[in-house]
Amino acid sequence: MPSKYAGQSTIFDDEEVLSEDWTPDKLPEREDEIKQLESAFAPATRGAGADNVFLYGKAGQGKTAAAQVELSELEYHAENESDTLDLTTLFISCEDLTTSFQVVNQIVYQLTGERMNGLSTSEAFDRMFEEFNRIGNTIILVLDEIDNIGTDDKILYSIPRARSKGYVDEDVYPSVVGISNNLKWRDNLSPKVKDSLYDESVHFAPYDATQLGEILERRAERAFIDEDVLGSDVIPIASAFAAQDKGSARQAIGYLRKAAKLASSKGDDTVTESHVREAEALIEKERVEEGMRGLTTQGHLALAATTALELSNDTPARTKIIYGIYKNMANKIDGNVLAMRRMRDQLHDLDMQGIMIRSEYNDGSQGGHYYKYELGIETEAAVSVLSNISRLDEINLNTIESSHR
DNA sequence: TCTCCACAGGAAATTGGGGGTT
DNA sequence: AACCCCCAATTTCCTGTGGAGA
Repeated sequence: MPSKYAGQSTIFDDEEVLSEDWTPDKLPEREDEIKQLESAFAPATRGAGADNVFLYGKAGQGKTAAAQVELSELEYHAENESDTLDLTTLFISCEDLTTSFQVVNQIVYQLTGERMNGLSTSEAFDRMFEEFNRIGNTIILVLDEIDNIGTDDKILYSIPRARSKGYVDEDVYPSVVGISNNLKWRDNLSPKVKDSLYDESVHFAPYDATQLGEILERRAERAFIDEDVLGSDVIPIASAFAAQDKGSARQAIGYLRKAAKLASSKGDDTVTESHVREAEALIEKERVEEGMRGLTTQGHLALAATTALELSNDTPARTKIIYGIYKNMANKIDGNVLAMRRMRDQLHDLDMQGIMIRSEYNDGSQGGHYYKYELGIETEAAVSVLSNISRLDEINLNTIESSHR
């Protein structure tokens, strides 16, 4: 008998196509945005510097992919079709970089393979511009997730102004492509950065369900053995779910991948609508559980107090009741005891995250107006998350002790 | 319609930690 | 080390709220 690993998957042809870091080579849904990028890069082909561009929009809207597509287009042009364009492109992911210095360091590292140490910020900048001079000509720097550097935006005005300030030689044309999914951050930039970075700014609006559907179709063609694997409703439902939520391609693809995996693990030959629904529920559950793990200690305590009440069937419970139990628990683990006002916010936050459910009550002149809370997730899920948090070891969720002190 | 309950939640004041400066 | 400054979290203070019951 052949082992269960022997057979080919009856569903996937190339699962990789649905993974997070797969980059498509064309983005028909972003034609307009790519055109704008093209016109920003156009001056470079005429021997001037490329314009500085700022790409913004929510996560999963193809900002990074669009930049990569257009940049490789330009690289191809530089190598094969143009003898005036001498181009160097650098792609920097600022995901773990929180200061301008770290970004500069990363740039120099990518150019030379050397980490700088013991340098002041301004020396590091000098070092970077030296490298620019060495390379010469057109240099396009893509700074992905640039909002990570927060308010330390030196790099964002130094590079666009490098030529006019004389940091680099006459024949060096550095420019920046900034990518951010934090719209607030963009508005808080200092005016001088806005001036230089706003040569061109390209907004990536969330995809609608139709666009998401097209994206999924294209991926599905490659990812699955043949089109019969997918039920006719699968892609419409997956894209509708994603469109209603974040409108992100990442999310839509996530649903599709999860649904296909579910089908695969059940030994089904086709992916159906119900697989997608199940996938959506599972992903949501994982998201909420992840959210529970990531709470602060105070959030965990608020959750623990409510969970204890849930276990003794005392939910939904009033804020005041939960607060009493919370105080007791906080004392037990030697933690801070927050004021009730703050606890209300904590509980409200948990409600917003879907971890709890809040309902409004009003008993008029008897009891007045108040809220009650209960768990919005399965009790076991909360118990299992909480019992894996070492800070909470001293707490027994099965005893209800209220403190009035 | 008026009153009144008991908490909700806004606003202002306070605290306390992290970073930079001398 | 001593100091200040900035920021966010939290506390303190207080007004707002909707409906049951008179």
